[in-house]
Amino acid sequence: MPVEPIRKTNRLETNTKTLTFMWEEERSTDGSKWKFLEHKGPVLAPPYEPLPGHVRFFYDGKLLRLSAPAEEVATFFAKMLDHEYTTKEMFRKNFYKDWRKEMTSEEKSKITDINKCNFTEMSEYFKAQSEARKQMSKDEKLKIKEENERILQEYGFCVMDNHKERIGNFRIEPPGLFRGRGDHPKMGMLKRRIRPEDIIINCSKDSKHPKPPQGTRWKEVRHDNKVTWLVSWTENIQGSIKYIMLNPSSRIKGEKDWQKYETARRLKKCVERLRAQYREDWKSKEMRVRQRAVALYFIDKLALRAGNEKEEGETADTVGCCSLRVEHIKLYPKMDDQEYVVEFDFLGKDSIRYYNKMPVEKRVFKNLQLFLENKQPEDDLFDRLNTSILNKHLQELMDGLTAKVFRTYNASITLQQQLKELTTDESIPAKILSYNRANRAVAILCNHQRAAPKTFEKSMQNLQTKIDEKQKQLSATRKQLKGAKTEHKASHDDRSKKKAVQRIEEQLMKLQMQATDREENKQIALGTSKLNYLDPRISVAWVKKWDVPMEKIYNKTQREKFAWAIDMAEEDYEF
DNA sequence: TGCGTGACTTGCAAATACCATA
DNA sequence: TATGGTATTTGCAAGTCACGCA
Repeated sequence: MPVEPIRKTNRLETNTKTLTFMWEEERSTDGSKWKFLEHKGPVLAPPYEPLPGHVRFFYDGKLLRLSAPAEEVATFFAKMLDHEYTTKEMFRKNFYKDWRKEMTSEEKSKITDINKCNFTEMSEYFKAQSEARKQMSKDEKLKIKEENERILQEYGFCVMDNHKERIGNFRIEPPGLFRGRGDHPKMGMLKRRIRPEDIIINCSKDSKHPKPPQGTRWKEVRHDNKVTWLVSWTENIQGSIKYIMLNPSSRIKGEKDWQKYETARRLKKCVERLRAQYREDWKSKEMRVRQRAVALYFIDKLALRAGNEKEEGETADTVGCCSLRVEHIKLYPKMDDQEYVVEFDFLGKDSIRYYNKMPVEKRVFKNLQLFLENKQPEDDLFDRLNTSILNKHLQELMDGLTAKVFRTYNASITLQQQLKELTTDESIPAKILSYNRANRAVAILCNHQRAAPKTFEKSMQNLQTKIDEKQKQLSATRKQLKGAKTEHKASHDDRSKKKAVQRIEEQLMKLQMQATDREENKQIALGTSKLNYLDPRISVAWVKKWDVPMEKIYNKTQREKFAWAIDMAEEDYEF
């Protein structure tokens, strides 16, 4: 367990309800995460409501009335009909196979070809429903909102030790069709309905236990304070366990987050030593040491993920550093005016493409050539290495060090450097642009991409229109000001005109900054790094140093998640 | 040492809430 | 006062990493 740092200040948070210094409370050393835990259990998915009689399903052009279970699964497909998913062969095949399991024997004998199924009436019906929902009166909408709020109040909170905490996801996932990312072999399979009998409740013995719905029982009620989850169940697609856990604003998550950044800061202190070490290891006599050293170099330099091995055929084919294959890199002794260039091209987490060309040192290049010798494209690049070996090595180099700490460290240090480099003492919008650019540098490093928004072009146009209008307004107002001067109008009038010009100039600049920011951000996602990789104290310090309102950088949710950092960091904080 | 499993973090896209504008 | 565009929230899939067992 790393030693926790000492808080710098001791100011009271005046605007938060429950969180006063909880990140300072004593922690147990025996691995227990709480002493008392009480909650109301999960909110189950609403039961299936059969379709009204007028909504029909046709098979091979003929009307076919489906049994309720078969109909329910059919509606899952119908609801996705407009999505590209439903056109994919794998999706259709998996769906059809699972759908048949829900059919009566009569249905099974009648329905033999998914391509003869006509779901359009169902699809239209759901579209109409969602349209109707949009058209509801204000009153009706308000009612729904209030009901949701009531459920949130009842099920959305728990008591952990002395705090009332927000729960992250208190609803059980409803049944539906599994949508994997990328080329997932299980896409379209039926995600079955979770019943109370599937659910494990975790709470403290001396708490009021959540009650299962009338006539049902939980699979188990346990009292395990070595874990943080409140509810769990096993999902049927991969057989993995799903959990209900606390919101990021909670003590237990905040503390863990803080600890994560402290580990990264400890890496900062010894990273040069480690770099020297792996450079030395490039020369090692042992192949496994050289592979380890080159992999670590990639992880450090390119912020690659560790790359656990995956079960073939169970998930999409994606890789990280240790699982890179020969086919994922190309070596160029010379490329343009650079020497020893490595080209990376592979699908990473969530099947996001990683493409990069990087000149490396000769020694790395020579090692890579050696690793590639006598191998097929589908062979592992690092055949003497996996994440377990790598992490064991890292653990020996520094307590608590794992591959992902490098990502956290490099992300945070990059933000800090970039902020230092980019921020100038200009207007607030200019500072915000600098901040976003620093954030962007990190997102690019970590390969956090997004699909360009569908409305991107239009949105840029809209902004440009606004800019043009503002420009016109500015020149008009300037003209007026000139006119006023020549006519020797009252100086009072003159001054207010000057002010107006200034104001419009500011507005124009703000718009231009926005446009630049948006353009640069077209395919970059800032959220993930902001939420998971950037030590929030860097941002808090920056905000204080440059007098930028906190809410320009962190929205409400983010301020709640980072309450600990906001309380802790002063303007001189150094990561 | 390898492997399966459990707990927890990270990640993108879709859904929804919110707000400015016609 | 509806509309449409943006910001925020939610949903849940897909990673990482430690641990226990053979």
